[in-house]
Amino acid sequence: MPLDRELMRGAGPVAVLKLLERREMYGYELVEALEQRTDGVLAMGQSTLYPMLYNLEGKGLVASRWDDSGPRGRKYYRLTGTGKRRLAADTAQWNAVTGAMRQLGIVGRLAADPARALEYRLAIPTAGLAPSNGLRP
Amino acid sequence: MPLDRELMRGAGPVAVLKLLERREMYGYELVEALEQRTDGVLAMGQSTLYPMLYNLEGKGLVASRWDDSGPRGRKYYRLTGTGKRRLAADTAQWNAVTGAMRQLGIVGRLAADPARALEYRLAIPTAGLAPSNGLRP
DNA sequence: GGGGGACGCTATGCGAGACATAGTATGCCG
DNA sequence: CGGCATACTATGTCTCGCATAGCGTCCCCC
Repeated sequence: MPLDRELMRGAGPVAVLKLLERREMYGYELVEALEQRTDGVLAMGQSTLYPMLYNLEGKGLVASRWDDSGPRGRKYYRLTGTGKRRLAADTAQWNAVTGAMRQLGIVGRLAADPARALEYRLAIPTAGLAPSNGLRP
Repeated sequence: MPLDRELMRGAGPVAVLKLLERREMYGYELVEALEQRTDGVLAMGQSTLYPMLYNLEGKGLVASRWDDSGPRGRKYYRLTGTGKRRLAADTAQWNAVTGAMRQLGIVGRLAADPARALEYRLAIPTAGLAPSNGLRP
């Protein structure tokens, strides 16, 4: 359920870094977690997530290792020290931007209400259309 | 005081549309209003704002008219009907994204506290550096 | 037993838009 | 009178989401 690409450019990477703050995760697991943990708002397909991970790794914000112990090989990603600092900075920026949007009257003082989140999610343009990038319908 | 370019991609246009929701404004006035109304968080220079306005007009979201009654000509912009609908949709998306970021623990339940906004603004990378695009120092 | 979807990943190119650089013009204040 | 503020236009660079295409194979169900 696609979020506007320009918003995803600002939100996607920091959301991924935040998920990796708690524990290392493999790619496909991140796809699932973004869907589950944000009620689909920040859902992204493999064609978005994997290049994003390569980019984050290229910048030294995450590091990866292969785990071939299961039936399928999995590439696990973890936050680096640089990544943790970047996450802190991005988190501050996101709070600043959210504050600014509130000042303008775009974002309200919204409680962390999943029902409300779903309400807004349904308002997203093209809601219900399944993109052809591997996202679940 | 530059906000990350990727965040501005998502925040800039909707902020401009929101400012035009109340009344028409001319370009330079929008530059000033973005600085004042968001404590500098969404401040942008003329080289960012004008192309953004041309893009919004190209999409039919705003319309412009010249006013030569003063000592300098001013190009006033107003929201179109299409622009109003787009603003409503973008506002919903921003609330959805903010809710998602809150679910992940990136954005907190922040009161509209200008002092807090300033605190976050100071946390923005490169705070204090004056860009060479006409933004005030 | 085999087919198809899920699982897990890689490669590459296109398009959108922030913003830097460069420019023009001139009003106005010290 | 000079410099900064005011007000705008033009163009090119850079970044990154994501589409398209692909490989490999596990596993479930008909």
